[in-house]
Amino acid sequence: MAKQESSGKVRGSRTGRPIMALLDLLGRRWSLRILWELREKPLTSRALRTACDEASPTVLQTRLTELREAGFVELGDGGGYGLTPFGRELCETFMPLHRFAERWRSKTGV
Amino acid sequence: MAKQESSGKVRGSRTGRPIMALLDLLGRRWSLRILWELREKPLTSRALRTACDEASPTVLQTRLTELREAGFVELGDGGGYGLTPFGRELCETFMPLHRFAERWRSKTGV
DNA sequence: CATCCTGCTACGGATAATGTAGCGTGAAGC
DNA sequence: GCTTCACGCTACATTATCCGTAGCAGGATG
Repeated sequence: MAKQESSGKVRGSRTGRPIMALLDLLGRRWSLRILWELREKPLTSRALRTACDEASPTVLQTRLTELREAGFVELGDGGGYGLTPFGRELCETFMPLHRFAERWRSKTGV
Repeated sequence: MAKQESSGKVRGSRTGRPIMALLDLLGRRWSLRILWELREKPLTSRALRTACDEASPTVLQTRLTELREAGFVELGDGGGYGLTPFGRELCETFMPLHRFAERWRSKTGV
């Protein structure tokens, strides 16, 4: 797999519409979840994996690389992944989702 | 997989944490994009496909089914997919993302 | 009946995710 | 020194998912 295209341009980046690039990046498996799990405090790669229901390290590593290249996540010296200021800002944007999800379930019963 | 797991429970729904189910659903390819493209007005399936860079109808159909089951999207009588009130609310949540994406690109140059 | 558009599906090949195992490194414990 | 352990990260075969093309049935229009 070479290295799973981790450094491949985000789909949609060629369109010149950054929102498309962002939606594509976030619309990959575990991307949103990773940001969510890091929302409070940095986690080691293994702690993150545990938090993500033992997702396979292959994808997590790929996503982490992508998110690092995008400038949302960083690997702190001394180990442990954390959000960059930019990543934190992005995460704030998603916060209302939490309450929304609660109301969503109560209405749909998923 | 029978029919592409379209009606399969969302991953994470078993955890009892609706946010996980939501993050998983939205973290599937084209989910976010579909909601985004429908943000203004309803689109026919083909117009939607055009808007989504000619993504394959197979996935779009799968996502649309999932989003319909989730109660975010509906197929209006007379044709054309549109957001439900619930879906519109979800879309509002994502709106700040647009401006964020602009700032994001100007800083990272992706 | 011949188009044209609708929502939707089949099928084969390509790509990405999963699950398990293990690498090299560095910090402790003995 | 040597083991032990956790760290970030990778290999590899299997499975799930996506893509691309083609085409269906149904309805409207001419």
